[in-house]
Amino acid sequence: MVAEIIVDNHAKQVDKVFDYAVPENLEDSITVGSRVIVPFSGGNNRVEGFCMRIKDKTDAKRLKSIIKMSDMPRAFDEEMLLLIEWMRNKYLASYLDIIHTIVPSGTNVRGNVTLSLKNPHKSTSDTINQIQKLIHQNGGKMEQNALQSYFQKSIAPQIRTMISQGVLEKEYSYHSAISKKTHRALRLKIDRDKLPDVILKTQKRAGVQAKVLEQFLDKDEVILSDLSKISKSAQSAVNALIKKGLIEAFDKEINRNPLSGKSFTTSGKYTPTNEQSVAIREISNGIDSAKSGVYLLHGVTGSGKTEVFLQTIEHCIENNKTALVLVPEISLTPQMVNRFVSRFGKRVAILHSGLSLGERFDQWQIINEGNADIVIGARSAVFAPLKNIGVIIIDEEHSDTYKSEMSPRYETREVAIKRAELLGATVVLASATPSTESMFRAKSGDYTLLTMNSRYNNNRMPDIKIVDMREELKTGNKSMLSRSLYNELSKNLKNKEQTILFLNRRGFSTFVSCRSCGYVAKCPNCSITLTYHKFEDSLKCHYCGYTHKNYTVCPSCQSKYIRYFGVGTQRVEAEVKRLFPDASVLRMDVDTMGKKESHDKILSKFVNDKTDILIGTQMVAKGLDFENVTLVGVISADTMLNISDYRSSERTFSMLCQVCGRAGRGKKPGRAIVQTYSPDNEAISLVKTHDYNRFYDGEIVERKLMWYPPYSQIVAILFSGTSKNLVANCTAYFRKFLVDLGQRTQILGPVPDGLAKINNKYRYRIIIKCEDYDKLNGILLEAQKACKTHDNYKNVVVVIDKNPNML
DNA sequence: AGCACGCCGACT
DNA sequence: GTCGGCGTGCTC
Repeated sequence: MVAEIIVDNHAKQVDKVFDYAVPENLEDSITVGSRVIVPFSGGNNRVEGFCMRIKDKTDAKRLKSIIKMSDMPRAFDEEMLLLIEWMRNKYLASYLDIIHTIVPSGTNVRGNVTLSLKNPHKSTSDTINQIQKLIHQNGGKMEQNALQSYFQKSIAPQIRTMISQGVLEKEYSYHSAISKKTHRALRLKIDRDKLPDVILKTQKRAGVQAKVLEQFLDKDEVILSDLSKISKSAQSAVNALIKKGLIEAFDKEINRNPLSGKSFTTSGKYTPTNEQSVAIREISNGIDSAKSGVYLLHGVTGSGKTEVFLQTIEHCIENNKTALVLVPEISLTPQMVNRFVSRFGKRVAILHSGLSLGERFDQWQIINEGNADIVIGARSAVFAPLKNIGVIIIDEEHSDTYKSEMSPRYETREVAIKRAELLGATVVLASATPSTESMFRAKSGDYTLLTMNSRYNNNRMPDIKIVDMREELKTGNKSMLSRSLYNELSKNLKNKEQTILFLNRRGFSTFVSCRSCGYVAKCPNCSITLTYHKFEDSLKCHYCGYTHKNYTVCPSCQSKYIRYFGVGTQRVEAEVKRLFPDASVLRMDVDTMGKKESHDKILSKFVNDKTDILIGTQMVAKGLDFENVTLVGVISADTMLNISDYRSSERTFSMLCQVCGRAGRGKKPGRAIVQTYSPDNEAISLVKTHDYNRFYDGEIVERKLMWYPPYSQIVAILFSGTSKNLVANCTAYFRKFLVDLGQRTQILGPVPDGLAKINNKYRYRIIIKCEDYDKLNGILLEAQKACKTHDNYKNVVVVIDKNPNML
């Protein structure tokens, strides 16, 4: 019996299966996805490997044998293997990168080498003598890693000769960063019936011991660390009781559950509205058909999408199927989890980056062992080892957090749809502002469109006012707060109602715009906003490289109020404090967010302290309901609109809809004020009426005109390295391979990347617009390999990114 | 990535 | 002669 193994070695040349003989004692236990320890390469180092397939014969000239099974649970099953193969092709990633994203991190088993001194002897080599001395000082045994740390150079050759001479002997041990967690626990060794008598007897002489025993009156097992609450001397009392043979200690395996210690209210289901009923019925039918299919659930904010999720999931569970719910990381809040747990109890598992390695592993295990029916998680939870999936729900499907920025650079929507296809499951993409691509597919019949236009309880949408900042300037207001916003803010402060000021600093690329007429410098070829480059004082198109000298006078209206944009939260904070010295202000942005918890902390501070004004970026936008917030102000709607990306309109529209939706979630009606220099842009003007459909109609025309997705597909080739010339030359070298692509293509670049130098690395890129990027795989891989093996470009990192997030 | 193998100069 | 430098190519 032979197993095909992917070894845990990141070198690109070994990203392929290696055949290993399966020893007889493992023949029954080894399967697809098994984690094993194998000897690898010349030194026969112990590495972990993943079993991809089992077969009878091999063509390999040499065949080593698997040493043992790893202690870690099976990494994936047959279905997941198909997904792995598919992703490798789709995203041109290595097997290992893919496996590492589907397996919980920290479970990697590493082999440790312990050296023991057997026959010490004097050597001519100083190094060898020193090695012997060090091991001797350490008691005759030492880990090779620890030993190595005493030396500058690798001592591996010396170790090898010493082993071959019999001076040293090596021994392997295996460990991983996390493992099953155990607690020291106690249990009774005598009959329960006799316990009261024993307690009475001990009470006289040893009060603490009696108290410890009392714990067992209503419990079979007691966690040792819990006893410290009873008395400081609990430990010695326990020792005494063990000595007496009354109790015994053992290691109890526990699951680290992020939900433990939290209480949840239970809640029943609501009576759905007509629109909700239709959606629930349609999706449920899809689930029952067991044929894979995709539904696009377009529901305005407040239309009750979550209730649709809950009831379709309920339908799944009733039919013995499971459900996977994906949400953007940032909206995976306790409130959101609470909603699911209160409906479904503890058969809900949660996966997100806020969990510790151990917690995440335990959640993964719970799912893997079939003890969870519902998984809620962020992006990578799409790989949760859930069995018998009925439905995969992707909430806020338009969110850009669903694209992975690391290898494998996957798009969660695509993976979910592929996985559903393999399983015969249903996919639900849900959003108030669906991505243009998804809506296009829904309209062309690939997806089934479900629409929910009315809000639950007929809550009113907030009143939205678009303020033209050009007018403000004309009438002499040079402040970043318009008169309207100033007045409304004053009103809110007087009424003791809360306000959120929203500012988008996401565009770290700055753009040039005219404060008089709103003119924004755009590329004549790509109709993409030009990016301001400070050192050259020039404007560049990040798609095609078009360059123009920076303007000192507006080419449209000759005003000299033309300048590059970029207002920070600090400046807004300073301005607000100047105008409203008595108001309490909280700021939330990347700078004020050091630790993971501070997001929650700032928000709860905002709620509890009834802070007057919260100023923030991106993070304040999502998922939170604040009762007392009645005013939302968007300082500059243009910042996101003018990021050099073909999706900037879509993102602006969706962001504004979401932000404005934050106002008036409680009983009081809400208002939103959106400040802009381009009030006529549909991504901004249509927010007033929440008119997604009109926005889509305009956007899709633009996409067709400029040949952007969904009409074309985009793949970016990213180059980075420490030498500017080498990176630039490598880019040009790669570019030469891009001929005869066999389809309509448009190649943009090479151009230097946004901030050309990040982390001391120079970055360039080529963008290819084409009909089908999967058909370019061969050429792209060939060109990438040519760069990798070229003497000059070995050190240039070349990354292929299909459907890149940031252009 | 390691490690062996191999081909060169320095030094007992 | 042979020890050890690192350039090249393979790892079941």
